[in-house]
Amino acid sequence: MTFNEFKQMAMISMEEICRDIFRENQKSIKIKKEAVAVKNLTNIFSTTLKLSNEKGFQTMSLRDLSRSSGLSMGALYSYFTSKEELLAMIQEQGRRLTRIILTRQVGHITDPREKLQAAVRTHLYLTEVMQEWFYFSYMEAKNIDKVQQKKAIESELATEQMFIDILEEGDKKGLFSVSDPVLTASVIKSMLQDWYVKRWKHSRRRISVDQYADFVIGFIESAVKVAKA
Amino acid sequence: MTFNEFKQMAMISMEEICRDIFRENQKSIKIKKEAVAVKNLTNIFSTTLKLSNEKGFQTMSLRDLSRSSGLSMGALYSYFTSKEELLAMIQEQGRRLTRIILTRQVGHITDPREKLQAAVRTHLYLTEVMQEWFYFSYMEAKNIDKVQQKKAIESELATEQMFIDILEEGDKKGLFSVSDPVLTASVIKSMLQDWYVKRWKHSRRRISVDQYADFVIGFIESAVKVAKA
DNA sequence: GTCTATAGTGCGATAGAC
DNA sequence: GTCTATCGCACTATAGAC
Repeated sequence: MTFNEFKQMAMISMEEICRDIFRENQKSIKIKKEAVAVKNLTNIFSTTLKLSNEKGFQTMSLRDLSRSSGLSMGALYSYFTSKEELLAMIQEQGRRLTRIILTRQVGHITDPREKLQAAVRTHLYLTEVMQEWFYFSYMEAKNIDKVQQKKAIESELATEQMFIDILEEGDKKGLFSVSDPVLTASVIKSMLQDWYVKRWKHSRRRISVDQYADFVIGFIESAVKVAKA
Repeated sequence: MTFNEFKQMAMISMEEICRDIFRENQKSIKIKKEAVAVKNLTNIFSTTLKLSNEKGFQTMSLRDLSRSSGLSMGALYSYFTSKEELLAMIQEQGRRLTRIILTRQVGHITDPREKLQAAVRTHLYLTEVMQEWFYFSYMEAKNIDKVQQKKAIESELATEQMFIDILEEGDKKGLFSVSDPVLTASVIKSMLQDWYVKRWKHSRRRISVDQYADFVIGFIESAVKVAKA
């Protein structure tokens, strides 16, 4: 799957997820017509991500959000009961997209070498498409309540566990040589995070997501001593 | 140099740097007696770092800082002219310590293999000792003004350039095999950053800074194909 | 369903007593 | 050199008109 194909697929999933948010938060959302609600929610989320990525969620006031989204303060409060709840809604749906897409794209692969490559590339594609959400989620992690924080940690460790499993499977089959799968998975994850956290750096250097993916895959394979095909 | 020796040295440098801040910011600082000023500045900085690491600099109010540091609001404003200036002062001095210590510990080494190892270990030791500052600096980078932001970027790229130089030198001498020194340096840096950004993860797994350093050095050396001694 | 107007709170910053 | 008291402002959140 090329990056452009991936992008289309992720966009469709994103729309579905916005609809899910609406349905699951109907107790907080005063608007009853789904078409109106989903349209405005999408607007609110993307504007929040844009503003928060510029100056942080705490620094962004709801007046800023009102001005940029074109919705009044009163209208905004028809979609959430507090600023904190808005943050939680956005975080939750991003986590959900991560889990769905990683499972769909990687879950069925059995060969550890292919699976490692697919996991790295899919993760990078995902964070490229959802760049704003991932950066937001990364930077605002400590501003959420304990319950949400626990979910964020679980989500992070679940992704890391996927890499641990792949590495252990490959080691067992004699395809990789991995002395410490936990630390190896951990540094792999740090390389993947760097793609969206330090995006200014990569974009200044004109590195595409596929270039970065190829490099990271090569780097990891050298380190875990995969024989080149 | 062991971690404990390093720690002592860094602590001494940190005291000197607090004195430097006082001397260079005497226009903003109303207090004239150096002993009093340095003592209170140290208190203000460490309390700010502690609170900001918990909930972010923007979220921390100066009333929080006043309560935790034991200094009144009025007293705080004897040491800086605005909350923003407090942020800038802390950032500046951390950058300075990074530059001084990396140069002192790594600059004189000529063998690329030794130099790579020393650079990785020194960087990890430094971020371990100054964990709160590095996390603060990393998370608050987008909340500072354009001038400070430019300095932060320059500082980051300077550290990365050090790794690029080491890798190119090693490649030239036939000690490493590095196809893309820029991206290689970039992923090395991401692994180093992970140590202080995801500290909760490493500390939960009971990984010491030396264990992490040994692992990262081994991982990089495998990837750039250094023959084991 | 969306708006404007405003209540109520807590902020950064300062003046002036000690 | 440090404190308390307070100013003016911008914020989150809500009530009620349309």
